[in-house]
Amino acid sequence: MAIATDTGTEARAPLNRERVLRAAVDLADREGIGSLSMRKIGQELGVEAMSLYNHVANKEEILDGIVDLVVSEIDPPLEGVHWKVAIRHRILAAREMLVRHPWASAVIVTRVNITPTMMGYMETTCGILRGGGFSVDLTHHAIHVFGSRIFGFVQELYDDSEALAESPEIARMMLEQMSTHYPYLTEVATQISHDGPLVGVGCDTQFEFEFGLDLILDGFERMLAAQSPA
Amino acid sequence: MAIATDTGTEARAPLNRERVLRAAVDLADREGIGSLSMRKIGQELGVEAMSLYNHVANKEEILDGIVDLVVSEIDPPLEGVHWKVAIRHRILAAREMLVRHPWASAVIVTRVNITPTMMGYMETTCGILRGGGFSVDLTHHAIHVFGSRIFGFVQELYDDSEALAESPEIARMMLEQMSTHYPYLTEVATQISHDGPLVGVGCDTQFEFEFGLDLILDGFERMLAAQSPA
DNA sequence: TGCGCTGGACGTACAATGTAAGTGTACGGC
DNA sequence: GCCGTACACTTACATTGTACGTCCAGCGCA
Repeated sequence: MAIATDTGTEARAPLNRERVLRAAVDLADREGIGSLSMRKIGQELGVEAMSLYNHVANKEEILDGIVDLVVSEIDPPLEGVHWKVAIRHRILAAREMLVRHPWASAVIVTRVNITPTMMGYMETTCGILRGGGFSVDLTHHAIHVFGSRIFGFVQELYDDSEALAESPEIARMMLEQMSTHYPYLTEVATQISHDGPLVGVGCDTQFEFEFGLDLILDGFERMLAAQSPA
Repeated sequence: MAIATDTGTEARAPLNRERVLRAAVDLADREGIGSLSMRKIGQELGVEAMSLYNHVANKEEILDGIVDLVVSEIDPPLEGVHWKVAIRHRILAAREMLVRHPWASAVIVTRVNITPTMMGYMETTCGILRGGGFSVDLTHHAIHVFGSRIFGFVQELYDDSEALAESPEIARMMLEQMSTHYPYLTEVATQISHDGPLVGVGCDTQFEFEFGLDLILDGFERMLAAQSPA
């Protein structure tokens, strides 16, 4: 049976992480995230399920990867316009991506590690706000409100507070690295603590929730007053 | 082997839908929604997995059921207070439930059929707004904004437009039944269409999204102006 | 040319999942 | 006593992620 099996026929394109992730996105788009299995992805690529493990560690990494892929599809920000225009454009662009990939929200909310591309998205969003005159605090609140409007939540940047507390020198290195790649994000992340710059301290999610809620309620109150001027 | 197996020992409490759902909620609270399996629920009740199927149709029905259970835990609305106070209380109460049951949001967003209790929650929320002077349209927009703030989305009330279109007499009956149980909700659901009362027509989710977005952006703009009066 | 190492595809196997289908039994009404 | 109904149990199957071992092509090097 092994006579000149494939020689002469076009050799299939070599597998790699990129192709695996693209196949996964295509499959999720076509058949829904529920039927995204290793075997199906393999089938999509003409390969056995186990071959995928030479390029990704496990299924979680595939989910991380496809989130990263689709987030990178979001249109780049507008330059040199008023912050309100830029933010509106940016959020609607994110929404377009989510409509294009209906499974994405569900996967995003299950991620525990925030992906680099998502960090980039948040970074430029922070940049727009700071450039528009937002204080660091207000930028932080805004990120929460926008994030929960778009994705239904805001991921904690760092959940490993105790790990960082155990090795402060590593924490310091990470902080420096982060501040060169994501200066605005770092600024926001380190100033959210009311008593000094800290990393990994987490923020008061209850406060952020109520902040957004009151913003909305005030908005409706004003609309109501405008509509029926007693 | 079958000699007086259980006679004499206390007979275990009879299984029923209620007990199954409660066990499922307890398990999800303790071990997370990921490890909520039919076998584990059975184990929790001292029963085999397949026995559960005498009381629930399948796992989806269990998920529907536990959502219904936890939504019914939400504190009842405040009576006789300003709409803003009532709505604030109501939304924070919903959030408390979601914090108590961290798995709930994830399950809620996957439900396709809205449960009766959730309908009830929305109904009283509509009632508060209408009583506070909100127009039907504004109530509709508000439901979307609040819904997406709390649960991360708003479920379509009816997704079976074509089924209803095929049998208008059934649609009429359902509409009547609904309007007796959920008058405010019916009012909102039937008036959202710009050309006459229709059921199952769905609403313009893009418009609703932008409505909420602009509400938020306007809020921040005002805050910014207040903070730095140029 | 021959040899061995290594990357990567494959095959097998296992545990966990939801659930279809069939079996057994206790009990209440005749 | 008999029988139907309700309900728990048993077995079985397809599907999932993935651990582990095999096998082969291609490459560096003698």
